[in-house]
Amino acid sequence: MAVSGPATLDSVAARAGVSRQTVSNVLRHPDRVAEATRQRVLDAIRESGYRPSLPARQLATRRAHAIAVRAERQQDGISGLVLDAFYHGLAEAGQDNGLRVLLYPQPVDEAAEVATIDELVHTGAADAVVLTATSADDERPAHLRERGTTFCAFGRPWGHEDEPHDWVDVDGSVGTGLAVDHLLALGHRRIAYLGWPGDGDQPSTGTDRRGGWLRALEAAGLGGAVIDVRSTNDSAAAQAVVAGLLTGPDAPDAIVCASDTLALGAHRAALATPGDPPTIVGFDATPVAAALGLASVAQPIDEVAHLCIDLLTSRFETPDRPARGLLVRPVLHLPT
Amino acid sequence: MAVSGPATLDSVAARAGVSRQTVSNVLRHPDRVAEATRQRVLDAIRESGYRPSLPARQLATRRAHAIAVRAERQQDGISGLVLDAFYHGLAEAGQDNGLRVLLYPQPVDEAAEVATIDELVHTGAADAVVLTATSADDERPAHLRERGTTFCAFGRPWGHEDEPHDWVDVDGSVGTGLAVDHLLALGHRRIAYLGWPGDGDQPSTGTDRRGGWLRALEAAGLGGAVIDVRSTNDSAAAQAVVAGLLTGPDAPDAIVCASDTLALGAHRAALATPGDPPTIVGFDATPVAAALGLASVAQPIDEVAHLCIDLLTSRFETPDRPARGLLVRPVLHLPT
DNA sequence: GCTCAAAGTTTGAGCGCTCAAACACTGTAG
DNA sequence: CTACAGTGTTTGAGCGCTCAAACTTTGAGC
Repeated sequence: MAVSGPATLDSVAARAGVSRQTVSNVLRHPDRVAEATRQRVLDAIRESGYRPSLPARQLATRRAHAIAVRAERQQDGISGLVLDAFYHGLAEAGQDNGLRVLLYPQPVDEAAEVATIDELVHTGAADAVVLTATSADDERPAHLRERGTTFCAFGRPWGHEDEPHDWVDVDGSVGTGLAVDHLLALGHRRIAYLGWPGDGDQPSTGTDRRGGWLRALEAAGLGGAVIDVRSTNDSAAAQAVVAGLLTGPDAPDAIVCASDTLALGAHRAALATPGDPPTIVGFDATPVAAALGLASVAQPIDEVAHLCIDLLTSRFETPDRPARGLLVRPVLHLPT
Repeated sequence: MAVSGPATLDSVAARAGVSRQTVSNVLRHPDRVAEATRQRVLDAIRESGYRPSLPARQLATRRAHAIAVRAERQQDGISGLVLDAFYHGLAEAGQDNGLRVLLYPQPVDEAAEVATIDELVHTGAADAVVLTATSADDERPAHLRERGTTFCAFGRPWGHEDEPHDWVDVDGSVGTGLAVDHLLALGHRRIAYLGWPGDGDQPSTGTDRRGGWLRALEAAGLGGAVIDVRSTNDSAAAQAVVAGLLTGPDAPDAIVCASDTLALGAHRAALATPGDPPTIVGFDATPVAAALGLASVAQPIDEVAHLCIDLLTSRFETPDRPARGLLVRPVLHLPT
């Protein structure tokens, strides 16, 4: 018809013989429109191929209908896969809730990151942010709270329970508990923990995972002399540690690892050591664990992502509701 | 001062004693503004903490200043890490060029994906899209071209050179060539290729990688009886294939693999087979290859991402320039 | 028959920015 | 002294949408 470019609310309205606002209502508040009108407008929309303009809506509502999440500079190891799955989960859940997902490059430090987030929020590019990889000494949550920026963390506010915010996390202790139970069922009794340096010292992901292992052993009456070793999250380092362990007096018959990276190292050490190799359980259920035939604790990343979106949308609706934290149960992936 | 919410172009203008447009010019066309005025406006901007409103700009310019990229549903294996790096590279290069990166969840099929992209572009959420994982029978490029959607592919238009579009890719044949040269230097002569089913049949990533291996062997005068095996991109399958190969009459002393996933399988088969294990070279330089002590061809993902952004920004400036394809050299990562 | 609420619809204003055109002011040339 | 180009700045209009308020219509209730 008219050569007036893409359809707008007005052009659709003209075609349907109604006003601009009625078309808008058909889209956003169908209940306010009479059924007959609604159908007529719907037809006009279809015929004209109308797409609402996001920027115009954003400008009028002052909402970006988008959330931001950090694109990690680089992966620490094998577990990076988890992040891809998280991105996909966010994008999917976001789409279902009319939220787009924006990626911002990891800034040099936390202060710069807070500034980046500030920028995104204040230019109207995003309404909120999903924080990943939170830790005990993380300054981001406090800063964001201060500025009134809406956010949801993937990870608990370790040691900062007095400054509550929305978060979702996987219950790592349940995961290592499942691992121990599995190993007990296989008949193992000397079940070691291979974790990260510092696990157990202060609240953290590692401490949590170690705790699950310990409690499961105690529940089985095996809490006496536990075997508890550490390595940085590097499979070569882990291999060295486990090699030492296996040739020492404390050789375990099974090892629960805090990550698949560690598990890979442990697995290689086991292969290189004569004698009955210990059974190894990893954490994150990456393809590597599957390829090596290792059991591994799987984090339901997709669920976490969906819950983050749920918390954010609920926060948009009720900005003043109390902060909420959600703990998700992992499952143990067995080798096939 | 005034309780009139966040600063706008008008509020800054009032503070600086100039007009709205002058403030805008200071930001977008500094050359049009006298130096003294510029300074005064800059001060006013600083004092008021002014941030330009993105939606308003988008509405006025009809440009989203954003590009979209697909969040993969799930990883095919170990090489997923590459995608994370790509996301980061895009986000970083995008930021440098005033482009935000939007993630859309992988739709069920290519048709749905084209529709999703259409939606993003026509609602003004994104100006262009970066296509990943392109293949010979990929219908997305043709559809996007038809609709006049701006895009850049990570991956060559395998077999569709007659329908040119902007792309960036890693020269896989150079990568496998480097791998062969490395193995030759180590004294190996029976250098096998472990690739994907179909490699060599029609133009594809796998065919390209296989070609590099073959040409390097031929260049060394070893092109006579080559050892060329295939497996789906699954390390268990690869392990079986290589196990058979190593116990057969054609046992190689080195294997060039089309992916680290295959390399992992090959590595496990080598460990399980008595005798001198073959040297294995992977592709993608994931942490797994490093952990296993395997050499692996590294794709300069960050560079690819930056080049994609370059092509897109140049396309925005010159919509009608001829399509351009850029091939990037990979490097061989040696075990430490 | 008149009032009044409920349901449905339209109107006016404005979100914050950019574009194009109009305007003021300098200084130089004829 | 006037014309005129060049520089710097302002004005008007509009991008496409949503909000709130105003308006119209309908039908029930007395």
